[in-house]
Amino acid sequence: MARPLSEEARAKMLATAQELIVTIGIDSCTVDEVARRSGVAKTTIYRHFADADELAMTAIDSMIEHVAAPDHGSLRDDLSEIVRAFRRVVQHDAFRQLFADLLARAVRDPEFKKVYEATQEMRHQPLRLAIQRGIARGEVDPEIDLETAMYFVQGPFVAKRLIETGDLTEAEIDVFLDLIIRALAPR
Amino acid sequence: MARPLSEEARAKMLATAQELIVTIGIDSCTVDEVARRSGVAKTTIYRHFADADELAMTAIDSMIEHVAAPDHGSLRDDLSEIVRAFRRVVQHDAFRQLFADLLARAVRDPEFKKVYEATQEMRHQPLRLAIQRGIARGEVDPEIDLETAMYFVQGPFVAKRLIETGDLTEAEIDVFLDLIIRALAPR
DNA sequence: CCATGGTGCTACGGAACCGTAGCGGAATCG
DNA sequence: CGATTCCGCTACGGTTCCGTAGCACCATGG
Repeated sequence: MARPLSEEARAKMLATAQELIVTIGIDSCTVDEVARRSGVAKTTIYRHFADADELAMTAIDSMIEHVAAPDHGSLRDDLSEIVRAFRRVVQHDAFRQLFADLLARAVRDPEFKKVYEATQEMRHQPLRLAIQRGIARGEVDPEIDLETAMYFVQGPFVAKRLIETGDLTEAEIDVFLDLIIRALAPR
Repeated sequence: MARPLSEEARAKMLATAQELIVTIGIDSCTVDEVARRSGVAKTTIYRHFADADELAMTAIDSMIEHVAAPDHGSLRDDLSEIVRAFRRVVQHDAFRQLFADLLARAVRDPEFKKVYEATQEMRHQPLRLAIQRGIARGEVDPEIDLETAMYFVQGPFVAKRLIETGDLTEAEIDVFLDLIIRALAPR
């Protein structure tokens, strides 16, 4: 009841942790290194976070940006904007690395899985809305399940950029979108 | 020039390493643990492999199965068989974990990247052949690039099973294939 | 003003790995 | 048979990381 935990120190730790995570990887984001680079004492880090994992997860968590869902009145345009926003994020190798690290961790650690799913859900939300609107407008074959459409739309982009090393060009995005729209259109 | 390296010991090490990799993860596949479980001495492991990474990579490398490319005379049937073979492999959580581990490693380590790409290429080969035959038979819109088609076909399946935790049901495979065939068909 | 409690610093104990040395024993090739 | 070379064992030095202790110092609330 005398002195609150320093917000400044907390901000420094998290910023340093984030930098380490996207540059040299989540496994190399160690408490010692964060302490060394941030200038915050190791002991202080442990007053803010229970353990090393909590630090890393909090750092990742605060990196998640919530993007607004576009509404242009056309499925093609909405998807185009969503995919281009996706591209802007994942085109950086650092984010691709973070994704891979996080996926690998999430597979085994339930706590990291929650964080991973949060990042996924953030990606999914605008997409789900766009497809739902497309369905409502009759742009999507009503036979097609929403979840199915979600995977189908994401598929080519994540396959190209996350599973493979390839980068996603603007031209490619248009080609994929054409194919997707063609497949989803009512018969 | 007197006594060759024991093939038996080598087989034991690799088998143990493989088991560790798919059960508790590539990071937990340590030289000490392989030595302990296999009964092969640690020093012997270092006579067969330069370092811990070479052991792990060799173990993974020898897990890669080369599957034959089907040829049923129809793109739909060929893709169906390929995807179902894919499903049989990746439906096991152990393989999904291995994939995630390998991807994360491949992102930073060029040596692991080679191994990762080898596993990818093994997956790609039958797929590429099937699509090429589909193009030759006129089942695919000639405007569509082969590589584009590859990503497009893989997309939904890897998005569902590798990026997300979901499992791939037989029914889902058919739905995805319907959409894919519809999109790729000549106009 | 003064006690409470955060901060920084250094150091430590413990654990997990890595890769190597040194040794007796056993298998293999010439 | 005999030299060579692998094998298994134990032990070690080195590194990295975790999480905590002890201490002096300083900011804040009552």
